[in-house]
Amino acid sequence: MLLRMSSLFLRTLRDDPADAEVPSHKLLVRAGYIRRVAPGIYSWLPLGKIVLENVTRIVREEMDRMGAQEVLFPALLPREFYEATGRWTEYGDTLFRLKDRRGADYMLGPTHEELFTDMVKGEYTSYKDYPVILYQIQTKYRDEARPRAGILRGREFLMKDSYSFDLDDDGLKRSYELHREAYIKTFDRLGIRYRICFATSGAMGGSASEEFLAPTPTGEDTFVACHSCGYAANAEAVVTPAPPARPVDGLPAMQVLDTPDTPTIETLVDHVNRHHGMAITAADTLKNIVVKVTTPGSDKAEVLVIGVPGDREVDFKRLEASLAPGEPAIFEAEDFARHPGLVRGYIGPQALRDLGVKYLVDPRVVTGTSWVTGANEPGKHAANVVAGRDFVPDGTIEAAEVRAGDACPRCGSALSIDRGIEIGHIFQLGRKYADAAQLDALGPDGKPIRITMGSYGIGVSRAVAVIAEQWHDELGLVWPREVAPADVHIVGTGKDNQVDVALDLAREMEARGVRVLVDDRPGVSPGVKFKDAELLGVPTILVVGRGLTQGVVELRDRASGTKEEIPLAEAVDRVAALV
RNA sequence: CGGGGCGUGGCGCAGCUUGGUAGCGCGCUUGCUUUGGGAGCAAGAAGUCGCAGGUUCAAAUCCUGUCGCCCCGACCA
Repeated sequence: MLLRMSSLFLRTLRDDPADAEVPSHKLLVRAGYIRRVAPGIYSWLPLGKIVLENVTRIVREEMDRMGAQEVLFPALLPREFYEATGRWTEYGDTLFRLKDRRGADYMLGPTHEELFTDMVKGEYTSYKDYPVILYQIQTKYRDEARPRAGILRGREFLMKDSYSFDLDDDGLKRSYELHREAYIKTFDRLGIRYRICFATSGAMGGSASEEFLAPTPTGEDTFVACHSCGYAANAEAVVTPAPPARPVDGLPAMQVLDTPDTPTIETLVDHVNRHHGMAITAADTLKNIVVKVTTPGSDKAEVLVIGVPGDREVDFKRLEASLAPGEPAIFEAEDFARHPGLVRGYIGPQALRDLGVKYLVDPRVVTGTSWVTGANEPGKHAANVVAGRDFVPDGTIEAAEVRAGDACPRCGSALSIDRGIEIGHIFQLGRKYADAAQLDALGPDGKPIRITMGSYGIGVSRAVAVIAEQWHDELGLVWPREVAPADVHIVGTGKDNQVDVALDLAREMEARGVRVLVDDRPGVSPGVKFKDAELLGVPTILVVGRGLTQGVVELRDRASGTKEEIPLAEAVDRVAALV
């Protein structure tokens, strides 16, 4: 491959685009890799297209190596497929919907479970056919409420999705492990730094689930990691270790305190310490928040009270993940008006059982723990309220916020907390879609076997942005070699025969299988060419300039910035040895 | 959907308060000079000032409406 900048369709920008916030977005636009055409929708220019193809190729190679087989479904899909699984309505506004000339409903596929399932059902009928893994690399469409960060979160994006079809749970586990290994190889080759995190399966249903999160300051996901045992989990999936239960015998009796004007934890702690001779902190109080939970397909809302230690906020994302598919909503003033037993700001669990309200607590609230909490009367709180004696929760729930320093559920060490971008997700889907499609294989005994599925995704276009996000410096992009648009960027600085020599070198290297980008633009000053080379981010830069009169050229490493003068005659060998 | 900001040549921005000739930088074209860190000089091309309506002798500027975009929070590769 030989690209000449004198004719390459490329214009670099000196200024950051006004609509870009994150480094990958700014740099990919400035370096002329992508251009915006609509919110969350981007075009790929020649260099960007090459990088995207490189990423695609690596993903494809690792999928093929694993034994998966590539197919391709249409992006334009009729409504029927998504009717059967209920997702035509469930997907809501995120689905791009359209009608054909006859008024029939169509959609742009946000994901393709139904199509894969249907295809397998149409072709395979015997247990001898299984297992099978199919994948595609397809443009997906989601009408995101808020696309952002350029290509990191678009409404149109390229995704690899694969599905495994197995006869039993052991087979599913094997297919899952195959994907896990393939993903590790893929992301390693892409040069992406990542953590494999336990995840919730979310709206898709299913059980075991892990996310590949690439740590970046601009990430949208929060995850915890334990540096002593290696545990890592999406914040939504973090399990809170429960302390051992304690005996309730001998604990002081519950005591109701007058606590006027103490609707918040802060005012409460201050008041009881000042007026009741206590020495408590927010962590000694039990905060009870009320939510109403609706289940999709039902219009009735269940009232639910959640108890968390008073020094912690409720993390709504974690709460939602815990209640899925139920959807929690804030309990508003008018809701309180309808439930006079629930006294806003002074709710205590002691009364909930009589009110018939379900009560779930943070796992830290175990039998024998003693709390200061509401007394279900305005201006009154109760102290020495003991779990297992004065109230008995209906269960536990992961809803409290996670903090750096919290105990690792596996080994007890302190957890760290970071942000990351989801670049891959693997999970054991189970039989949800197979049930919907009645996907069975005929077993050896002549009886049908319900197929169990796994679902696995990689954000291909997102991966390009993530690499840019992780591999750049103040000068520009710094591509890992395998995804870079070229192996070497030869700069002919422009005087005398320098450009001619640069072109000769370029042709020789091309003949040796090196992918070459050569700056042969006439009349462009050396400064401009150097800046562009640094912005574009090709891993190796070869400068053919003033040293030529002494028979030397300069070999630069973009990532480290190191420079070395080498004899012109050795240049081709040296560069060829790098690739 | 809630909150904040912005719409002016290809890109980044000023002008608006106090109505009157549409301006700056980058980029682009031509010529000369320059050639190891986003060159200099000179001459050019290029803008329905988001859209619609209103006020006015006169609107980028004031008023009303409307559309769009970006950023921060609830969804996901």
